[in-house]
Amino acid sequence: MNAEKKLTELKREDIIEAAVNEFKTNGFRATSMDRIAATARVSKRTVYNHYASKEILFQAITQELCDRVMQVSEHPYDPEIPVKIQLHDIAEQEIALLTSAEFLDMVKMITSESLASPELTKTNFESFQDYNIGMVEWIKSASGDGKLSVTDPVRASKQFLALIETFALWPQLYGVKPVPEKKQQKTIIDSAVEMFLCTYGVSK
Amino acid sequence: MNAEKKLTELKREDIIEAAVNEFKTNGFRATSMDRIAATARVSKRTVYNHYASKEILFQAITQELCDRVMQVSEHPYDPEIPVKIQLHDIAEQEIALLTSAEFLDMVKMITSESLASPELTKTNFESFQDYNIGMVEWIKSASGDGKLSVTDPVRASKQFLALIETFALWPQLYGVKPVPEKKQQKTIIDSAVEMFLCTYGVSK
DNA sequence: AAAAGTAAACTACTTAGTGTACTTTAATTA
DNA sequence: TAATTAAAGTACACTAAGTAGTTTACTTTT
Repeated sequence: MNAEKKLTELKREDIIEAAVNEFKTNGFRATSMDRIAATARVSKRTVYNHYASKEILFQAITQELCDRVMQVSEHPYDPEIPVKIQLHDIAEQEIALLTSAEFLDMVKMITSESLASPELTKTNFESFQDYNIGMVEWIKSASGDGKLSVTDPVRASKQFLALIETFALWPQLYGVKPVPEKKQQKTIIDSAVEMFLCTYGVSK
Repeated sequence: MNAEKKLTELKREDIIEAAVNEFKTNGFRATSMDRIAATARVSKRTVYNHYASKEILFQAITQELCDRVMQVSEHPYDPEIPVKIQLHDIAEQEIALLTSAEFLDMVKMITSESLASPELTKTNFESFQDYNIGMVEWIKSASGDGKLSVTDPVRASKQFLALIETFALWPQLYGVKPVPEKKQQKTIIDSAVEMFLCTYGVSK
């Protein structure tokens, strides 16, 4: 009977869910396979039947989370809308991602493991490296449209994101500060946009 | 005979040196006390005679490294020198710190542990949080002198540092990119100074 | 003589991963 | 539809390895 889902699929989902939670809260090393099995309410043997080793499970989990989180980063340029407005929109999208619990959990998880054993998370960083491509393209378009004066779009994009991350990602990663409120987010965005346009904006 | 140093001091130094190296390369969890003892060519009991537990040893090591690295961050304001030149100097000092092997090793060590168990490294972050105070003071002085127009010196300081860190700290922490060459460092500094003065500089 | 160091065995515990005998689930055949 | 078969799950004992920290009997340094 295939009325709902096959048992084996349900089990796999339980395992992933449990592993995500455990890895998220305790990291790779501090999480045992026994614990994941117990949390998933599944026998340990079943975990190993789905994932041959702890490393393979971890990589499946991080890849899953990366895919889940890294989707939207397209920023199509619209010549009809002032660049300032568009920049605000981009910043809002970025800050929404950075401050989401899933994103932060994923960054923590991958960070704490990657520093100890870089090869375990190498593929994840390919995703990370590319996550500002959307903005780079937007900057190129705006420059081509004569609304910005940017010689190095990749650098400009990183600078803009850095002005946001320094308030809305790194302090939270280290647990030093809580995720900023909406009001604080607006201030962060405003000052980043101001600084960016002051440097790269074309005065009319 | 106190001709050189007392034996017990020499042993302690051997232990610290070995522990620094082991923690640096393998992190807290992956380093065993047996290994530290072996590396220091000292019996394990001697390690425990100096440091009652692995945690205490780790904290002693991180504190030691913090103190060793976090010393210079004073940036006295000089009204005789153009702010642009002074900013360059500040940026050079900062980038020299960020790109030093000791600093990067320490950040890696503390980061990878703090994400798994924040309480272990809590005290270290007090040092980290304060490391831009020197620049905040400089900005206040320059503003008071009418050479800058800054309403929030703490934010401005973080922005300036973010423009450097995004190229000379975070990519290196994640092993994505090597430490930038001197020439690249100059570019990073120039663009950070340009962006900062464009936003906060007072046109004469 | 007292303080510190040493080697090595030892405790008590955790963990990744395997093997086995048995039960449940789902699909195929009769 | 009912019986059969194979795939998947389970419980649990087990291996092999590692580790923090202790104890002990002995040696070296001050």
